[in-house]
Amino acid sequence: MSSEDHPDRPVEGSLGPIARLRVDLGVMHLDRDFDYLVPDEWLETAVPGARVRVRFSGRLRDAYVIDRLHEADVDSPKPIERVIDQVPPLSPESLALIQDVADRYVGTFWDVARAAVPTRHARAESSVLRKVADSAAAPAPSPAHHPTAGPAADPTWRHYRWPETASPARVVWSSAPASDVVAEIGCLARWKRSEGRGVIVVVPDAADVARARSELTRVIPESNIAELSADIGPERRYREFLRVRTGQATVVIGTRTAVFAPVEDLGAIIMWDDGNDVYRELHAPYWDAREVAAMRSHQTSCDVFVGAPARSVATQWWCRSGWATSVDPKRPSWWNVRCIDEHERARDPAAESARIPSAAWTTARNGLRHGPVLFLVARRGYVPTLACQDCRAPARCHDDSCQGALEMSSGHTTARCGRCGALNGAWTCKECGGSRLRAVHVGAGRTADELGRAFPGMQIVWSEADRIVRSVPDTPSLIVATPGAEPIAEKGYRAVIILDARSVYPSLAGAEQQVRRWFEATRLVAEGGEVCLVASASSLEAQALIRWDSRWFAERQLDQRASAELPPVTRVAEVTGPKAAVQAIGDRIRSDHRILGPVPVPDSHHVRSYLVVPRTQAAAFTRELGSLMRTESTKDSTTRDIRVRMDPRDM
DNA sequence: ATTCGGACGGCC
DNA sequence: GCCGTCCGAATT
Repeated sequence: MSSEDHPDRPVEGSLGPIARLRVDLGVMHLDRDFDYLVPDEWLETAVPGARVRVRFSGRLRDAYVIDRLHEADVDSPKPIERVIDQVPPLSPESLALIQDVADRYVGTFWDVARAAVPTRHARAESSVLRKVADSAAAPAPSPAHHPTAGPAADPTWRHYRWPETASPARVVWSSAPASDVVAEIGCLARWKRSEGRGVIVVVPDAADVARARSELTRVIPESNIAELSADIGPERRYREFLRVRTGQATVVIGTRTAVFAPVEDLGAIIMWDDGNDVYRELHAPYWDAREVAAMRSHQTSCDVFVGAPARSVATQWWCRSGWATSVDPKRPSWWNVRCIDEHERARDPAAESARIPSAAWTTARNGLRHGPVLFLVARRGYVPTLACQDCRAPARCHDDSCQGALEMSSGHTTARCGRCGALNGAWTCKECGGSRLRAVHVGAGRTADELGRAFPGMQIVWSEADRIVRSVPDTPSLIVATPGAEPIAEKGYRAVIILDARSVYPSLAGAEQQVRRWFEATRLVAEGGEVCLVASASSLEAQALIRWDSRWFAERQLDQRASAELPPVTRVAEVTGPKAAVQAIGDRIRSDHRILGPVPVPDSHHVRSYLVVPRTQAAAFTRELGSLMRTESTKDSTTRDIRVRMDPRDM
């Protein structure tokens, strides 16, 4: 922003002696500006974005400087105690983005800022400042930028149809089978860097960060790359953050919170696998990194590229509303999905197990002649769910104070409680007195056992949540994995077999999630590899996979959401709290909305309602909800103990 | 008369 | 959130 010539400013370019602050007070109704006096000592450093210590109602608190003014809105403002950092953690752009996100998700500035700025680390700060000083003394020649042709012309994207894109580019792509996603990300990042712009790459987890990082280092070697993820430790994390903030790093690779990275001259945000739930922040106000990326693009006109194994309903909405452009994969000629439905399984004489039909064994055997074969199973563990053989009631722990669900571990013949770990040797059913157990679900572990018995001597890999195997070599082996835990096969899987396809997720996003998992696993197939789905070919989900057309599926889902007036076509506020308070919120909102619920929340005295708002009213609604939450209403207890989540992914 | 406690509301 | 104040009820 350029300095404007205001006649009332005494000295050109000077900042007034008043700092307008947001103080970290942890309560919604105090999330507003407070003016403090800046003592002469801090006039140069207490700039907007700086973090300061102030006395607030007698106690020392942290605060961010939002603005500097010449006049305070109170008579005698208290002075700031001191400025905390050498480098103001927030850029003017961050300040605006954080405020937008806080408003959009009905939260406080500080709750969002806490996620956007890693924990301060003094040693990290001095180390970065030393480097800044060194490079100022001997400035490195800034690399000459030769803009490369866009991705549309790059062979990396030969398996896609790239339409014309506007500027800024808002693009969503769904991956082609056997495509090299890391190369695709690298291509986009290199293109933006070739224009001299900053880039943020956001991926779901640390393993993805490591993979993408080495690719970025390879394809754009002249750039300084910063890594922003929780598991690099506090010191390194803050150092990387400050490298970005001081302009030392121009490319950021990281997880969820990296979407806030204060990159200078940001040209693009690239996000992979937006349908992954890890993009939803766990703490209030539960912002969604995909939406933050869109907001940031709105604010600064940077490009947004969102890729996924399967098109999400949310990004398809972006396309349908005209905000984003869809980049679609071409279905390769070798793509072929074999579906084995119920009836075929029932009269399958060669079936070695009810769950794995003979056609699936054949697919596996063929694949194993050339390399690794992946089995996708829905559940982890060995036998994660047990029930009474006689009455089918779920098997519960014999300890009455526990009542946890029983499971069977690998190599054991005795059921164990999944909650307290107690062995349930002589189990009896509390419903009918029966003593025999039956397996309700078969987990990845037992599937691995079964496959091991069927293929003696074959290497078996078992990968699930707590024991993820990152990658497997290009040798014949059987890999059993749960969704999200699939190892990357060096040259792709020769066959991918999806079991347990009937397991239904009874939430709004259940079907979408199912398709995402199928595409995520089968994407890892090698060119020419076989895919086998143990399910009827007639469902929309199966049709999407057969045609490798997740966009089509997302369109159908979007039609349903539109006719049911559900998100993302509408906006929703999930309101949880004491019944009277939740009801009062619904009653007091004047913007056009309808209420689903309230329904009681299990194991609490609270209820939950969903307030559904037409898109056109969303801004007014959110503002209204925000001011309701902000008004101190201890008198009628309207907003006490109320929690608001905007646009939850799981309704 | 004195002490205790819960409800407000201000905090710059 | 925290603290100071105000008012009413309970305690001496």
